[in-house]
Amino acid sequence: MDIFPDEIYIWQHIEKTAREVAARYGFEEIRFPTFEETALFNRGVGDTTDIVQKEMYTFSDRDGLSLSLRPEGTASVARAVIENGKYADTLPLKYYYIINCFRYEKPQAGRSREFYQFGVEIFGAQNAAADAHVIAMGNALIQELRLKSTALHINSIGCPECRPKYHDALREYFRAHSDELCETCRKRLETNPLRILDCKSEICSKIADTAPRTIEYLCDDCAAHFDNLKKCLDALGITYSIDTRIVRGLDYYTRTVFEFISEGIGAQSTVCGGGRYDGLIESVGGPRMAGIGFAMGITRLILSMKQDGVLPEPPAGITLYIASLGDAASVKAIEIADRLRRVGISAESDLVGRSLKAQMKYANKAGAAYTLILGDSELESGKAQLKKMSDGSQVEIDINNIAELKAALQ
RNA sequence: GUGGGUGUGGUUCAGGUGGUUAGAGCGUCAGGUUGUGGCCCUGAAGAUCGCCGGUUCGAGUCCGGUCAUCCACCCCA
Repeated sequence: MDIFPDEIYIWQHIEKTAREVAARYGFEEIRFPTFEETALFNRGVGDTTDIVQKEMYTFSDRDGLSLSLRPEGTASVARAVIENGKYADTLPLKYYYIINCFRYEKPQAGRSREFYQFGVEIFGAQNAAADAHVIAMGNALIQELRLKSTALHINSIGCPECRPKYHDALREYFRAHSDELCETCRKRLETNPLRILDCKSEICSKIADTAPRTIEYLCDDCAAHFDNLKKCLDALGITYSIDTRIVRGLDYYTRTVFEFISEGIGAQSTVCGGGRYDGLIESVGGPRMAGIGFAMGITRLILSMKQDGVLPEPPAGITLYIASLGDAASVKAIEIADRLRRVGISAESDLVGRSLKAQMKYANKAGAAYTLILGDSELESGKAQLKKMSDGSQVEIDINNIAELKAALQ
């Protein structure tokens, strides 16, 4: 993706806000490589997931080692934590990152093959308070960005202990309706019945409406955890709805899963998705350690901000444009401009040899708050007219007195 | 991977049933007298009509293929 100045300020605004909110919630930035050994994603994200099976950009290096461009960030952070022994530090570990990710998918609105996400992870905190903390951070960022049509949905998908029971119940239920299900869902019946829950087909979703719900099959520990999470969210005044159809496509998720969904930005409406992944660190070769986090799609945030009409103000233009007539004045112009820059004023002068009128037009387009015009007579007298572009008023200033000029520009 | 839409100057788009110099708005650049912007006016530059092949005396316009892009499925952030 190419991003030009007319849009980049939106990205910068989101990144800046994300960093501020993350810092306030006690997260610190982590940076890690753009690609990893493919095996990391196979184990971390999951061999059976679509991401690993058909969406990774995988290639061999000169030694024949299989590498893949990161399709997400969590597996890499887990690897970094293990490889650097961070699990031995004071827990919990709280990291955030702003990265580009790569997935070979068919592009559409809100989905591209290289995409950007802001993500956070907490390692070593098993309490529901950690889940609430992460959700609250995401919620705070979304509010800070003034998004209106975004709602929080939560669910619990249980743990390796209670999930099999639920899967059995689900399979049994859908099997009774198997002749009504769509073709793909009939296949899912055996491979991954969970996925039938978020099938978009009308009949399937109707059948799914009355299907067994994950939260009814949670083991005692998972049920208590989910209960605590709700209590925490209630205490924080965060509104949410329980959506038992939220399932995750990545194998590492356990218990809490959640999404912030934005209405009206197209079919790819999940602006932020996350959950708990207590088995991840262990499955990629580390100690048993709890984890929870989320990722926000930055392009989807922008889509949503555009829709809600809450884009930030574009940056102001330059403070001063110095127009010049003739070679001597041109040299004087770059000199004054540079002296001003050194004292913190943004200033520009002609670099392409435009006529005076064209320079003025340029100054206007560059959003210059003031212009200064230099010709032979100004060089001789040392005085020039400083023009305020908003109302056209002019004042005479001493062009050799930078302090006075700076003061006049305030 | 599947389905549908679209591909014409920098950009947004026009270009009935194929016919001779492919148009417009915006943008860019230059002018509108003598050293000054935003509005307005004038002019200019800029397109092998995505690519390849075919039908035809002749194709931007028809056919086939291919690529790109968009939307949706799928999947997810």
